[in-house]
Amino acid sequence: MRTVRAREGKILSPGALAPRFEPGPIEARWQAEWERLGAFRAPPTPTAQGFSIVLPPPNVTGVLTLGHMLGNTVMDILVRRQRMRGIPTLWAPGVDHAGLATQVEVRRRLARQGVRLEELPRDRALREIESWKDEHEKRIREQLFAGGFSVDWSRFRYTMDPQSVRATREVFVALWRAGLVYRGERMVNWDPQLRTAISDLEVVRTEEDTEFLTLLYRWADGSPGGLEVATVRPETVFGDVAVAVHPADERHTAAVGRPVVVPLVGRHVPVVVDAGVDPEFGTGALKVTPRHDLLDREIYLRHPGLTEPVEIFDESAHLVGAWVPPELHGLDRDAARRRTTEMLEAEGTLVRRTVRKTAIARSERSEAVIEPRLSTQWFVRMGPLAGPVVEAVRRGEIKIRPERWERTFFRWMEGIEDWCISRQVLWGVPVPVAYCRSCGHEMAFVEPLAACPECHARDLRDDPDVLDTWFTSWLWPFSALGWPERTSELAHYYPTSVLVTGRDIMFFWVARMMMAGYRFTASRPFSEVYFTGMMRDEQGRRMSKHLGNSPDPLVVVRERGADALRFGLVFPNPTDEDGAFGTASLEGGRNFLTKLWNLVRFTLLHVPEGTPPPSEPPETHPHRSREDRWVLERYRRCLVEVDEALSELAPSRAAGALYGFLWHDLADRYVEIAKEALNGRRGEPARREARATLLFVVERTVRLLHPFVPHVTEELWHALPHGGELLATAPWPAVGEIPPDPAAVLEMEPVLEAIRLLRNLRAEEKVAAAATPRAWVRPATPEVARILLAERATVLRQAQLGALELVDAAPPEGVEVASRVAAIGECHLERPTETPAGSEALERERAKLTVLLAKTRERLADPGFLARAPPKVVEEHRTKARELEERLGRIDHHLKEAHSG
RNA sequence: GGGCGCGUAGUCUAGUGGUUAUGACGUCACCCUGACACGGUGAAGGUCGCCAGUUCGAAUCUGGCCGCGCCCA
Repeated sequence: MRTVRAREGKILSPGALAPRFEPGPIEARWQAEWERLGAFRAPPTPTAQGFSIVLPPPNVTGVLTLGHMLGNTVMDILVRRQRMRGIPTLWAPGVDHAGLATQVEVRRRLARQGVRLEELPRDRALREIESWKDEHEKRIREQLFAGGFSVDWSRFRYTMDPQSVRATREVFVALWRAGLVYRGERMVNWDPQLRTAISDLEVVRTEEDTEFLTLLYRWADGSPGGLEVATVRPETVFGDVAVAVHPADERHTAAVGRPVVVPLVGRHVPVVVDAGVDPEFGTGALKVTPRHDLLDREIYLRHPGLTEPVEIFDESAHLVGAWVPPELHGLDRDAARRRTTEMLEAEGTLVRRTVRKTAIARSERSEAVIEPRLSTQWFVRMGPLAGPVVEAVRRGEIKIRPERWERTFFRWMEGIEDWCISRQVLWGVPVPVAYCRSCGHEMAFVEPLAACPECHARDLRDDPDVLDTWFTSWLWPFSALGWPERTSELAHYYPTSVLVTGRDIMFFWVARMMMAGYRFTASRPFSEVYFTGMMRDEQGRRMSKHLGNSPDPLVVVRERGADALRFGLVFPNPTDEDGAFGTASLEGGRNFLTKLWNLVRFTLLHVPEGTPPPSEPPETHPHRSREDRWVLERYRRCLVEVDEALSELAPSRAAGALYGFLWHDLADRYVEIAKEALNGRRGEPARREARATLLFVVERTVRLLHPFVPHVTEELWHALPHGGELLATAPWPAVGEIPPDPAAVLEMEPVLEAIRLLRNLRAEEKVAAAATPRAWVRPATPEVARILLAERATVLRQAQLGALELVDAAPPEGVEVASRVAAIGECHLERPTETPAGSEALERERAKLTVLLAKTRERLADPGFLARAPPKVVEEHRTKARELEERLGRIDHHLKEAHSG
C-alpha cells in the first residue's frame, strides 16, 4: 500500500490509484480473485427463490464471436445484479458437441494432411474429433474467462457428457413409446458432401445465376413436335416418370393424357394434371422425378398409375442405377449436367438455354447444394409438442422479448413440420434403437439390451445413425442442471429465469427447448426469452464466421480490456437491435472507463485517511448545500432508472442512465460546483458535508456500474473505503436509502440555467478564457431571485465572472452588455469593447420564439380548440403565449439598444 | 411471390395524441483551469420517408405509396 501526499498537505487514503487506467493487470487479477474466492459458485441448497440462467452452449467446434460476447454481457449484467441483490444465483455454462459442424472441421483439417476422414477406422476418427473438441473447448473457456463472465465453472457441462447423453436417450425412448418419434421413408434434405440428412432449418437458400434449359418431350405417337419442359436440372431426366401441367393451363389441355418421350431415355411417360404445378414457371410443364424432388414426389403420390421410380443418384450425388445409361455411371451432378446437356443438344431435344436467378438450397455446414432424397430417417412428430408451448406463450407464461418476435414465433409454431433427427455422421449420440435380426422387432432402450424382448434372440443390430445435436441441446435448460437425476440444482434453479440468445436460433433451439420443457418437466424451461440483435461490422454487414469479419474477442480483450468491450457492446446500441460495432464503440467504452477511473481518483483526494465506508447516506444536515441535495436526488433517480431498465431487460437503457449521470451530473456539474466546498473555501462543516456526499454518491455509482464493467469497478471499490471482501458480492444499492427530494432538482435548475446562459454569452462574445467580466441577472420570478441570490457564488465561479448582481431593471448605464432572455429571466454580460456588437443569438432566439408564439396564438384563436381541448391544455397555451410575449418584448428591447448603442 | 418489421440531424438512438423532438458519436469554435485532452466549455445540425385521412390538435392513430431489412416460398 502506498500513500500520496496531496497538494494541500493532507494524507490520502491508502490504495491510491495509478494516474492512468491500465485494464490488463487489473482484469487478470480480479478474474483470478473471483475464482479463488468462489464468488460465482451457486449456493447448492438456497433458502430463497433463485435466479438462474443457462448459457446457450456455444458450438465447441468454433470460437466465440462478438455476437456471443454481446449475449454473454447481457446475461452477466442480469446475473451480477441479482447476485448483488442477495438472490441465490446460478449461471450454468457449457458447450455443445455440434456433431455435424465438428465433423466438417475435422474433415477439413485431415484433408489438408491428405487424409480422408471417411477412410479412417471409426475409433481413430473419433479420436481425431475428440482432440479437436478438447482444443476448442479450452479456447472457449479462455474466452469466457477473459470476458469476466460470472459463470459457475464448477457446473460446466458438455452435451456429450454421460449424463447429457443419458438425458437424450431417455427423451428419445419416452417419445418413441408415446409414438412421437417414428422412422419413415420420406424426402429429406440430403447433403451429398457430408452424406447425411439435415433438417429444414439447416438449409439456406440463396439466389444464384443458374442455366435454365428448355427440353422437348416429343409425342410418343410420332406426330411432329411435342411438349416443351423447362428445367434447371437436365441430369435428372433419367428419373422422370411423367410430365405435369396445371389443370387451368389452357396451353397444355390438348397434351393431357398423351404420352411423351423422355429425352435421351426414350421412355414413354404420361402428361398428368396437377394443381401443384406453377403455370408461371418456365413453360408451365414440369418434368416429374419423384425420387429427387419433394414436389415431384407429391405429384407422383397423387397419381397412382405412374411407373415406380428408380433412384438415379447415390448418397454422394453420383449417377447410378438401372435407369442411367452405363456410360454416365459414377459421374457427379455437375459433370452429369454438362454431359447431359451435350447429349440433349446432339439429340436435338434441347430447345433453349437461358440464364436466370434461381433459389438454390445449400447445406448450411458444407455449403454443398442440397439433394432432395428419399430415405429412411427418424422424425419427431412436432404438432403435439408445439401445442402446449403456443398456449403457454399466449397465456404469458413465457414472455418473448422484444415482443415483436412473438408473431414470427407463432407463425412458425403453427405451421410446424416434423423434425428429422437422424444424421449419418460419426459424432453424436447414437439413435438408441436396435433391431432383432431374428424376428425383426424394433426396440428403443435407455440401457443397452442383451436380447430381443420378443423372441429372446441375442442377435441384435444397432441403428447406425446418430441424433441431431439439437436433439440433445433442446434439453439444455434442465439437462445442464442434471436432469434426469433429481439434483438440487433442478430443485432450486429450475425453471430458469431468462434465456438470452440471438434470434437466428429461435426455431432451431428456443422453440424446441420450450417444447421439451413442457413435455419432460411439465414446466416452462424459462420465464422469459430475450433475443439480442445481430452484430454487424462498421459497413453494416452481419458478422459471421463465413465472412471472417468478427474480431476475435480474446484479441479485443487483450488490446482494449474486457470492460471496454462490454461497455462498447451495451452502451451505443439497444442490445435487442442489430448494432454496428467497431473501433468507435471500443473507444467510447475506454473513454468512459477513464472518466470513471479519474472521478474516483479525484474522490480519493478528498477522502481523509480512516474514513469509514459510506454504509449509510449522509444524514440531512444543516450544512448540506443545494448541490449536495441535487446530486443525491439525481443519483436516486439514476438508480430508479437502472433498476427499472434492468427488470425490463433493457441493459442499454440502464447503461445510458449511468453514463449520463456519472459524466454529466456527477462529474461535469456536481464535482465542478462542489470543488469550492471540497477545497475548504466554504468552511469546515461544508467541506465535511461535501466530502461525505461525494464519497457516498461515487461509491454507490461504482456499485451500480459493477454488472456492466466488473473489473474496473472491483478495483476502484477496493481503493475506496469499503467493507466486505468483494464488490461482486457486495449489496446492490437500495432505492429506499435516500428519501426523494424533487425540490432539490427544481431549485438547482435556475442556477444551472444561469450558468449555461452566461457561458453561452462568453462564447458568443468571444470573451477571453482568462477574463472575468461582470454580469447582471434580472430574475423572472421572486423564487428565481431568491435562489440566485443564495447561489450567487456558484454562478460567479462557474461562469468565471468578476461580479454578479441581481437587478430588477436594466444593467447600469454606460456598460456595453450582451444579453439573453430566457425563462429564468434576463442575463447580461459585460462585453469586451474591442469586438463589434453581435446579437445573432438574440436574433435567432427571436425568430424561434416568434414562430412558436404565432403557432400558439393560432391555436388559441381556433374555436374548435377552445371548445374541445381539455381546459388544462388551453390554460397551458395561454400561459405559454403570455410568457412568449413577455420574452419577445424584452428581446426586441435589447436588440433596439444594441443597434442604437 | 407471401408474411413480418423498420424508416426521427452525417451516423446510431429516445419518444404511442398537446414537449421550444431526447441523448450519444461525429463536426465546428475556444480552452492543456490543480481527477481526466481518452478532457473542459459553448455552438451548429431535423420539412420526424412521401401522400392522403381521422382529430380542435399527429413524429405518435388509419390507409396508400416509396425505400430498407428479416423470415418463409
